[in-house]
Amino acid sequence: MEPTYEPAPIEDRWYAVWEDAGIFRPEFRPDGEPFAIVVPPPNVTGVLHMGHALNMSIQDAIVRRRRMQGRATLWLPGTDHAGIATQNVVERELAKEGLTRHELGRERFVERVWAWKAASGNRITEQMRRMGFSLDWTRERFTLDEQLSRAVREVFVRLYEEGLIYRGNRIINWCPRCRTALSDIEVDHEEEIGELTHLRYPLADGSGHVVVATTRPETMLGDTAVAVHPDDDRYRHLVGETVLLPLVDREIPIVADAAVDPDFGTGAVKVTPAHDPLDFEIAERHDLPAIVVIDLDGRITAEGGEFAGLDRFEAREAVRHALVERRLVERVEEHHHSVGHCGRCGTVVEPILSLQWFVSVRPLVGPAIEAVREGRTRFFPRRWEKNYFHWMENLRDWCISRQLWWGHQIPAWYCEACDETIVAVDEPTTCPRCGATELRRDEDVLDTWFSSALWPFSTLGWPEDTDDLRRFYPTDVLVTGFDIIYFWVARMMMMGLRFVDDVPFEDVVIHGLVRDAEGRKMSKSIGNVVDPLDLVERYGADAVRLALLQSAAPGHDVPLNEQWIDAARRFGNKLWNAVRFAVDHEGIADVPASGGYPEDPGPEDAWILQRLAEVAGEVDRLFDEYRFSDAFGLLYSFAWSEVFDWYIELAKSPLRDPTRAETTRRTLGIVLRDLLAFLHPAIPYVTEELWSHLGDGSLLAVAPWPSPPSVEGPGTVGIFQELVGGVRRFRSDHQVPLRTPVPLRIVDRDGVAEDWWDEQFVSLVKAEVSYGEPPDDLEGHTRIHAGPVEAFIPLAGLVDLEAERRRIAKAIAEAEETVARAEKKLADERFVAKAPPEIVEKERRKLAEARDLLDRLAEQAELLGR
RNA sequence: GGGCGCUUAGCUCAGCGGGAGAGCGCUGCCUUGACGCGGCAGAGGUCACUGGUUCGAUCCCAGUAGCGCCCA
Repeated sequence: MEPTYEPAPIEDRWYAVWEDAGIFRPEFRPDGEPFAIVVPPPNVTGVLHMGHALNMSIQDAIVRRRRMQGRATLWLPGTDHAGIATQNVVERELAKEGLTRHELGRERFVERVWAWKAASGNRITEQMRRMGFSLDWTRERFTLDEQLSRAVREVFVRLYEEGLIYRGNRIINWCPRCRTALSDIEVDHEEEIGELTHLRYPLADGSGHVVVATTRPETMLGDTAVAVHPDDDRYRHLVGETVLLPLVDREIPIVADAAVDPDFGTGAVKVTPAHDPLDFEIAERHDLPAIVVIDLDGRITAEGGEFAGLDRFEAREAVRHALVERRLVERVEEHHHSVGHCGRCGTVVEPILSLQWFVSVRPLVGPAIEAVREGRTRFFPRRWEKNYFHWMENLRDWCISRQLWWGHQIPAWYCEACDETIVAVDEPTTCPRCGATELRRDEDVLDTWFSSALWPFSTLGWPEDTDDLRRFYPTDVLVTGFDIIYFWVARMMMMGLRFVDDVPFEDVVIHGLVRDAEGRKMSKSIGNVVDPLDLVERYGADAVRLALLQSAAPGHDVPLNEQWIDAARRFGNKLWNAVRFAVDHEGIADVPASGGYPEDPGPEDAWILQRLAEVAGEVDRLFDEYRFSDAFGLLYSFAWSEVFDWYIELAKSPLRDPTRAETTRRTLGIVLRDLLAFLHPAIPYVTEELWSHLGDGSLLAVAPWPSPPSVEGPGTVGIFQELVGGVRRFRSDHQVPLRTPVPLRIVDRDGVAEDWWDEQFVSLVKAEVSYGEPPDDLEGHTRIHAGPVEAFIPLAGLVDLEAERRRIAKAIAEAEETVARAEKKLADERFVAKAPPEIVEKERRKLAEARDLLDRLAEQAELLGR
């Protein structure tokens, strides 16, 4: 083995080996209990970003452990057609050729998108392989696959027949640039500084005017009323009167409606039913007309009279200017408000009255809330349930039609003869009402999230009753970011419960966002986007994965610090060298894939085996709670601080002794083997490579998950380690190099010292041990305290006396502080009376030990002369 | 405006009702036979602030300040 670890050649080798062996398929374990995760499908247009890397590293850690535990494990990959995003990408390509999709026509445009997908749509899946993700590629799905499209049509038709999908004229969010409707959650609200313009609307009878305040003066062209709160005394006398709408000279009523906030602006609001959701509701209650004055391009319609054809922002200025000229603007004040922007392109969204398809979500919400309340689906961390409930309880109907060409075309046809609407899974040929054959299909496609909502069962073959569906639904876990709980998780819950009659997943693991080192969101505009594949090039996929998993505390954002990745890579190097020591220097090989724990281990071996079993139990507990950062953090420190720093060093002396070497070799091999197995879910490549050097030729990826037996090790390792630390501190404080042996007199009145100590003192710190009474010339020694044991090192010829005095003074200060604190506590009657007895006892013991230590230190300081 | 979080070492962050932890950084020493991508030792913290509960609060509760996110 090479003395340093190089990730690249290792990571190039193993993925194909695993895939060829078929271990990513659940069929690899025909008798195993099923375990399934469906991947949150990334956009087919996308490239792998840090968010995917984190999300999928977590899933792979879960899946690989389950696979090692013998489960028939399915991790199902796939991609999403991503309506607007993909269409935009291909439109941009066309623009380079000077073409628009309209020039190309729908059919050729869609062909063009498929061609684009064939050419570059597998880029992201290649990147997933590079990361080492153990997905079953034989089951890869795409939301526009024929089978998944059928599922979409089936769901649409069923919901329509049940009256849960309807077509209606409602206010929707419209993006004039993308020229499509957006659902509420596709709109980003940003705080902006705008202007609140106070307008005078003259009363029709000429007796005065009403002042209304608005942030959007241009919409006044479409006003059909003025509204005030029914209890507002300032306006009570005006209700029922009319005003003459300036510029358009329309007489409109003043109505009373409780939705008006009397404290906002003047307490009188203009009502523009076609361009504001709240106004639309007011209009419905008062039977007011809705006049569309802004068209789908964001321009003023013919209804806008002299302003027709102006862009909505130009119109804002023009309208205000015209009103100023007529002395109808009372004042303009600065105003902070939030403005909706298209989540995809950033254009200011225009609320417009429009004929669209909607899902009536109310009847779907109840079961989805129940399922979480009853714990049939659980969130990790639990607190995200609150957000889920809150959103579910305040849900409005979901606008699902999109004016795009790329996506699932709505399975609705209109009869040209009698205007009948026909909704069907398969294309109808005649109108069932009048028999006409002239049918026109609805041009719109469905919101991409509509198909994503079906993902956990459409990918398993629904609406067919397939083996996969029966075997793997409900899936076990969903792993996703908190940012799409609403977009996706909630909708999958609703659809799964409605159509498969069970929750889509049992556990939902929520993780945070990957941010940059300063904690900022990664964004193209800041230019702080980190490409995970670039990091993989430089540090290896294993290091990226381990760093992400270690940083990802449940539900918290992950600041990406390259130092963590570097630390993870160095951990790989350390692990590499530990195995190299075992394999190359000690000739350890053919370690069995499981079992083989030594029956009669020596003290050092028994100690590490005990720790291994303790750590294994803890790691399993943490894994079951999806606490990966804690699980891998524990493994990291166990590996480095206990196995590498202590056990391997302790193993060196028995390894040199032929009578004990065999047991220790065996222990070392098995401890490393189990460590590789525990780490494999995080760092699959390097562990598989090292396993191939250490093991019996099997694949680690399907080796049994270890469950080491509990072992009782020696109880004095802690005392021994303290004594070793004392000697090292002595050497460090007094600059005594390791080549100079140091005599160590151990005073062990309680008889706790064990036989194995002596040679280990020599081996670890070149200390030659003798046992007995304290030396006569205490002033000539440094004293080490370790629980009930003391040890002495002669200063003669070795030591700087001044440094020794400083050391003792510091130790005295610490001991005095301990004594003072413990005395204070024990002097408090309430403490002694109320605290649990074991805590009080612990405090007494602490005080006694500290007093004893203080006496001895004082004595030594006395002898040294302060 | 409503809701949810966060504030702990120089930096980025874990953690927790009974003497504060990690990674990186910093200081000193070490060609110890797996590893200098290493080893050993060390410095560094009124756990945001103010009250409350408790024998005991960094941890629980309330409030304040600052920061972030979601929703309207």
